[in-house]
Amino acid sequence: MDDNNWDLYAVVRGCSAGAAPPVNDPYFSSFSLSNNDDVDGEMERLLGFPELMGTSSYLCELQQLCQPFYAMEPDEEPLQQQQLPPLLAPAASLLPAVAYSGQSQQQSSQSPRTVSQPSRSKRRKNQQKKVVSQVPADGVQSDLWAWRKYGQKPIKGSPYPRGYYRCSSSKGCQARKQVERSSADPGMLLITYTAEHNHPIPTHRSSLAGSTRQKLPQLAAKGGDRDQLPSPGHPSSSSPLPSPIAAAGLSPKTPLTEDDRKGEEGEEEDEESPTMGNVDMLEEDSALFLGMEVLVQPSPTGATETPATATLSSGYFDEGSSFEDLFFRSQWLAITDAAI
DNA sequence: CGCATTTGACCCGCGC
DNA sequence: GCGCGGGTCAAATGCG
Repeated sequence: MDDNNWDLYAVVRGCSAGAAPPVNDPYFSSFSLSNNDDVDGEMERLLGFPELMGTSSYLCELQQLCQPFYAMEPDEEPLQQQQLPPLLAPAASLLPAVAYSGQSQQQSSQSPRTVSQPSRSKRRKNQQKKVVSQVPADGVQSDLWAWRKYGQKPIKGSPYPRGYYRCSSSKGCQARKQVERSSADPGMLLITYTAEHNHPIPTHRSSLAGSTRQKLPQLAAKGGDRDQLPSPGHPSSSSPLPSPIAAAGLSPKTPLTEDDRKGEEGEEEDEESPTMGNVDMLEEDSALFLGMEVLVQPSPTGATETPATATLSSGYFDEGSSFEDLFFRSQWLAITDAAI
């Protein structure tokens, strides 16, 4: 367990990169699901979450839940996923995610995109299933997966840009993630996961191949003069954009080392989230996991629509750490299982 | 040297 | 059929 802890711990911490979400954050006090027929199953699953947490049986469930997300065959029956919400999923970070269909894979990052060869998603946009989670901007965390940013675009109707990330843990992984700040509530970030990971969660950096490098936002990168760097709320950070950033800025990064984290804190988390002690990270994450708001959205177009409504009081999980422990453990089992 | 990020351009889906 | 908007690619650049 120690070993696992090590990895998980590292991961978790890395995940919390930006700053852990406030345990008592009001935003975290509920789970919301869109009422979509397709996801009824998931919904029920989630709805049953509380119960899950309360009983030892949830370990098993967690395990199951986790599985679908990794090592899942593209053509695998979606059903399985539906039955087992990928808790660990993208959000491994602890976002309770909702499962969605597995037909989301098209386009591999390698295929050169040519006109005749649609590397891009051929499938109708609105047919892609997505899992949308809403998290407080100041509580942004990343998940256990390694994400690499591959684009950012301003979204019509929203003052904030949307950042596009793809899983960098595995070359063939089609998992993608979109991060944007909610225009309705700038304090919230909308993270949309698309497609599933087809590999186990990376346990440590080595497997992530340099996945996320933390660069200081301020000057960072490229050309040197980025006009808009992510650093949302910090005026000091050069962020011409209103605060967008974050959206994109919040790059869900890969598990980082503490050092990395440091860098990240400065950079990503914007808004008011003072960095929290590492020590708190675990709890924070778990809290996040417990209280995150999840929206299932079958229809892409409307990206974030009204969710639904299954509310789960996070009250029970104040002691996130213990839950987390269990959670990760089961997660680990699932991982190994799938991987082996 | 390798990898991540940034960004403009390109492509495609969808609505009208 | 056209236009808009979203999503992805790929070159450039910087950092560890």
